[in-house]
Amino acid sequence: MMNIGQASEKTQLPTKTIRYYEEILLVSPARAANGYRDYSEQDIHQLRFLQRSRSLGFTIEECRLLLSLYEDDHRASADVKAIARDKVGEIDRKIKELKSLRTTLKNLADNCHGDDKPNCPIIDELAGTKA
Amino acid sequence: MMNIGQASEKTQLPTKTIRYYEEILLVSPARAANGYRDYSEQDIHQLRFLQRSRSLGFTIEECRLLLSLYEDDHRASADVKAIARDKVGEIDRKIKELKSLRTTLKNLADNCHGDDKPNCPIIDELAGTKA
DNA sequence: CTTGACCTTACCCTCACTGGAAGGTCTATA
DNA sequence: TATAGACCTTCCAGTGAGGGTAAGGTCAAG
Repeated sequence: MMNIGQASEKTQLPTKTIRYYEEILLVSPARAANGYRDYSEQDIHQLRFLQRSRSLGFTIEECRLLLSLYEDDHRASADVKAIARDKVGEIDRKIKELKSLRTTLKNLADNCHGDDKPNCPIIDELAGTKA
Repeated sequence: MMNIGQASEKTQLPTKTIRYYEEILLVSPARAANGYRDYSEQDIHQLRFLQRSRSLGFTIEECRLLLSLYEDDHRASADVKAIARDKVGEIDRKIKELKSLRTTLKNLADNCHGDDKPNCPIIDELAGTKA
């Protein structure tokens, strides 16, 4: 059993974030006699689980679902796989979007003289005068 | 001169967004006698400029800067180019992050049976039992 | 004269936190 | 015992970029 500072060190999550996870009912620690939060090893596992899933790009609600599957010894791995597969698709879409964005911007920047004169194809494009 | 509905159609921006841009002092239209917003062609140009820059991934503050350069006939194209170049670098970083994320998730999903049994390497990874 | 489309402001909601203020508690040292 | 400083608590407000909804004013058509 440890208080929030140690929990923060162990999980690499800011204390603010840990309190927030309690507020939204993700991880609810015990309280010591003085009112301090008191985290068990189980709580720490859950916080680490959250830290990892969040850094993999799962939303809080997805994390909540994954956490409930994590807690459920009878879960079907198919359920978890489906969530992961969806997420891969989502990431693919984002990468595609960003790549197209990059191409457009790069073209604009490459075609811009970049001198002290006002003539600028980037601005022209944004203004729509060349589109 | 037109009211906000027509401006919305012409610029493909929701009216909410157009009002928001006025609130943050990006585009300030005239007002008709009845209190309705009244957009000039100049306003429409600016809104379109914003629509394009936002969809290219510029933040509102970057848009504000670009817009001021757009309005400034004596701007140096180097200023605009620098902003665009920074943005390309930023997009590159995001793509890289997403790709690494995708690799991790894909590996996890591929190694998961996806059946009705509880055994699941995705959950194991998130739990840190294999890390 | 009424209906419905359009417009106005004003307020709270989102997501996932982050920052700060005001105050209580704990531990070490003088 | 006093006190300094590190830690903890709750509460309030803000971020970015809008979205939702309500209550009400205005306008054009039938």
